[in-house]
Parts: sequence; C-alpha cells; structure tokens
Amino acid sequence: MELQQLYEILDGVFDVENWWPSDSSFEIMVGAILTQQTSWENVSKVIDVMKGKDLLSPVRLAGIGKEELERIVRPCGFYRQKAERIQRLARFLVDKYQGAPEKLLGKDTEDARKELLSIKGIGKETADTILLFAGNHPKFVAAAYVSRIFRRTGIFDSDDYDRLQQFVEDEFSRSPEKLARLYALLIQLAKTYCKVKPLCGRCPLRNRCSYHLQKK
DNA sequence: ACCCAGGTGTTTC
DNA sequence: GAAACACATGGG
Repeated sequence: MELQQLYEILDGVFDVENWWPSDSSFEIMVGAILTQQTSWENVSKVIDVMKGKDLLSPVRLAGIGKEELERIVRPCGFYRQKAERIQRLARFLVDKYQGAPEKLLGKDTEDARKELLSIKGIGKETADTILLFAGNHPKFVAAAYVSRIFRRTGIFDSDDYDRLQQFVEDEFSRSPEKLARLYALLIQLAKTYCKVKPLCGRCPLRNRCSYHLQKK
C-alpha cells in the first residue's frame, strides 16, 4: 500500500478540521509537553484550568510557584516532570526571546528545532509537534503510532525516527498543511482502531492492514 | 486487576 | 548504542 492511498482513505473517513485547537502558539507548546504519553482529554482539562487562571504566557508560567503548577498539571500524569519541563520552556522563552514564542518559531526550521531540542524535556517528537502545529514548519512527527500503522500496512518498515520522518517529508513535498493533516489523520486512526491491540471490525483499512480479521 | 495513553532522560549492559 | 527503567494520573 502507498502512503498517498492511505492518506486519501483516511481523509474520507475522519474529520480533522481544527484538530489541535488553540488561542496561541504558546498554548500549543504547553499542550505538546502535557500530551507526552497522555490522552488529549486530560490535556484539554488542564489547558482550560490554565486559561481560567490566565497562565498561558511564558512570563506567567515562568513566575508561578513550582508546587502550584504541579497541582494544576497533575491530571496529565508525570506531573513533577511536566511542571518542570513547562517552566524550563517558559523561562527559555523569557530569557532568550523576551517571552515571544513567535521570535523562536520565526527562525529557520533547523535552527528553531535545535533550540527546542536544547531544552531538557523536549525531545524530537515534542519539538517537531511544536514546529509543525505552532510554527507551520514542514516537519513530520514520526510518533510510535505512525511506525506501527506503517508497518502493519507495509508502507514503511522501520522504527527509526529520522528515517521515518525523512520518508514522509519527501513523499509530501514538505507541505506543512499536508504533513499536519496526515499526522492528525494517523493519530485518529490509531486512537480509533489501530491500537496496540487492534480493533479491526470497522477499520477503514480493511484487508490493506496485516492485522485485519487476524485472530487475537 | 491489568493495559494503555498524541515521550523523555538516565542507567545499564 | 540499544534495551530497560523511572516518571504518574485517568480511563477502558
């Protein structure tokens, strides 16, 4: 199966308009950290609480007490780590970019990526998520979900992050809109059907996936 | 009671 | 270098 074909099938099945809702690029940055190894429902609640307290700015989050932030972040799990990571990001933006995320996101893709990766707690996946969804950079997020789907459909057989990312970016002509849409579609498929334990019953891929109708 | 979630950093062989 | 492990709450 080809990647383009998968894209078209998923695009006909899932609605991913406004898939990552936000009022600001900084909100996406914080969400990208909160969602590490956590479902979006929990992230959404925490973001709402932060909004209610008007905390979604680098200056405010850099200034808040560590314990208070941990209490707010708790429902997302790994809350001590995540509170620390969010404050590292906030302080970084305040110290180096006058609290203006756009100044970081406006740099060249690879420059901005290096800066993000230098912040402890932001790895490749989180950095690329921020670049793609907050900065509109042509970077594909090669999440574990993605390699799982690609392997089961025979599209690309490698777990290596860099190789997987390169493959998709080449296929999609480095178009940020298409890369973001593809990622959203893949995550929707993964969440709905293509889990670790697949739910093949109503999966739109049907026989094109090696797991379809395979006995558990 | 167990498994998994829109990962990352550290430790260990 | 690649496994194995710690980090943690919430939902099925």
